[in-house]
Amino acid sequence: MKTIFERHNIKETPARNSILSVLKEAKNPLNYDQIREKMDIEMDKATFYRNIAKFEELGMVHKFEADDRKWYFELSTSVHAHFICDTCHKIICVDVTIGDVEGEVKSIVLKGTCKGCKR
Amino acid sequence: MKTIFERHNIKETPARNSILSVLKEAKNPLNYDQIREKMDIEMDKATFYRNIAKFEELGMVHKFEADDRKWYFELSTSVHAHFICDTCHKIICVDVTIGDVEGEVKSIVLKGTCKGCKR
DNA sequence: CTCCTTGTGCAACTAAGTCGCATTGATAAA
DNA sequence: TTTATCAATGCGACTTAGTTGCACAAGGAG
Ligand SMILES: [Mn+2]
Ligand SMILES: [Mn+2]
Ligand SMILES: [Zn+2]
Ligand SMILES: [Zn+2]
Repeated sequence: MKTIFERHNIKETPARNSILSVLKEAKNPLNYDQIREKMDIEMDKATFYRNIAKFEELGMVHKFEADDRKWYFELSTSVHAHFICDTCHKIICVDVTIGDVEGEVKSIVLKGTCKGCKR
Repeated sequence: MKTIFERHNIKETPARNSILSVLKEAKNPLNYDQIREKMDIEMDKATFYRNIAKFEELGMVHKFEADDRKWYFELSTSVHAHFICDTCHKIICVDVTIGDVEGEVKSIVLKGTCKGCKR
């Protein structure tokens, strides 16, 4: 059984292990600060972003921008949507069915008011 | 027949007229630089952003962030989706039907590869 | 051990958007 | 007409997520 690093032909390092284990635990996409808080080691932000960029390039991680000018990261899974609440700013993974679109959809972001903030 | 300014109780100014007329002509959402290029007058970017913020607050304009760390603006219309191509970076307004979601959806952004870039 | 590639830390940088403040412009009392 | 008031604008400084250049550290391959 190959490790995720062997499968993608990149070196296993403490920084990479730490980032990936946070993403593995995560229930929703997280931004840099949120990931940093959860990591068991410290690393420079340049290291973080360079590793995340590599993960993305290898298809291991998917990222998108919310309306707060921050990148949100999650492990790549099947295409699903993210609902971002304008009020509480929570980001929730949701399953939606989407009608036909001209092109191949890889990411879906919905914005609005979540159920909790609505009432 | 009230003007759009009278309807929203704000003053009509050259800056506001210029921004709105560009948005009226636009077929797709535009960012600050794209709007500036099309405007018939020049204005400071602070003026632009303050006016756009006012328009948004009044519900006249809708904005969202693409994956390029820029805001895209369009006149408010019925809720519809925007498809952003990863390759050519074009932004296209599209009609999609979306399955049920927990909350009130106000904006939909799809990302992927457009038909033109796919082949 | 030496060579070479890859990963990391640090500090400087980038750039879209924001903010404080002085000035201008318009409208409304006085 | 003058004066007070408030909104709109320009300008420059600022903010901040993310990027980049560079020197140094790790770690294999030979
Ligand atoms: Mn998700
Ligand atoms: Mn549109
Ligand atoms: Zn909410
Ligand atoms: Zn395209």
